[in-house]
Amino acid sequence: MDDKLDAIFSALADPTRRAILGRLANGKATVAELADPFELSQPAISKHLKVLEQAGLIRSGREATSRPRVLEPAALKTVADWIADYRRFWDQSFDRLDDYLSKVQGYEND
Amino acid sequence: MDDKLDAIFSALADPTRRAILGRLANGKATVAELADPFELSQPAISKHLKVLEQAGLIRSGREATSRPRVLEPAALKTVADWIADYRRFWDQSFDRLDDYLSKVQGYEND
DNA sequence: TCACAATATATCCATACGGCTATATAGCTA
DNA sequence: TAGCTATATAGCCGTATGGATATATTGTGA
Repeated sequence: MDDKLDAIFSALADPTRRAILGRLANGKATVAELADPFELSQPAISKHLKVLEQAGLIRSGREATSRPRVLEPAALKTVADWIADYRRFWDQSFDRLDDYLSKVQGYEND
Repeated sequence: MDDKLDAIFSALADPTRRAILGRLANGKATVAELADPFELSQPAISKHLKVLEQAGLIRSGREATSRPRVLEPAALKTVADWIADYRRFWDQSFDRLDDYLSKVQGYEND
């Protein structure tokens, strides 16, 4: 799990890779589409995609000759879960919210 | 802001540094205290602390001869805010929650 | 099946990173 | 002020990272 976080955080440490995730938030995209906004070579983008994929942040598909990428939200959730332990440090209303939600009928926690 | 995220995520990519943050979640600690759990040299720990501080994740104090560190939650909040944009991808109840909270009287958002 | 389009891999290069040891600095305390 | 304690900085080393160019691979369509 710690290894997973290592890979995820270090994948997220690069602005190009975060931008790629941002693009994928709008839906799947081919390598060419993902590369388009950047002044980087195609191999450089493929490298970034590999890093993202190995961190579990994206997945590759196959469609004719292209290999579209899609977001893999589980890895981001791993980060969110990790950071949740610190939420109390900045969000004063968090405890109140938590108390509140626990009383709400029909609210589904996961 | 992107630069900030670069520094924060890359600081968080190291398990030693995340463990240090974990320790600081229990309150301020001296360098020696922070170094204790690890089989690393003192300079190595100081280096990690510098990385964390430059990312804004911790702050240094001064107490007699020691320089205790404390957590600086704002940087973690920066991450939480960034990741919040992706929350809808894994948390099905998020939209409902959001709707719900917007209707709650007296609930204070920040 | 041949040529092209989309993408991946190999290799090389410069810089960054994480560890170490040795040494410097700063503040107490005797 | 001398020496101790706590910590920082310097310099070195091996490995990882992010970029480039050149080349390989794979599927499609003529």
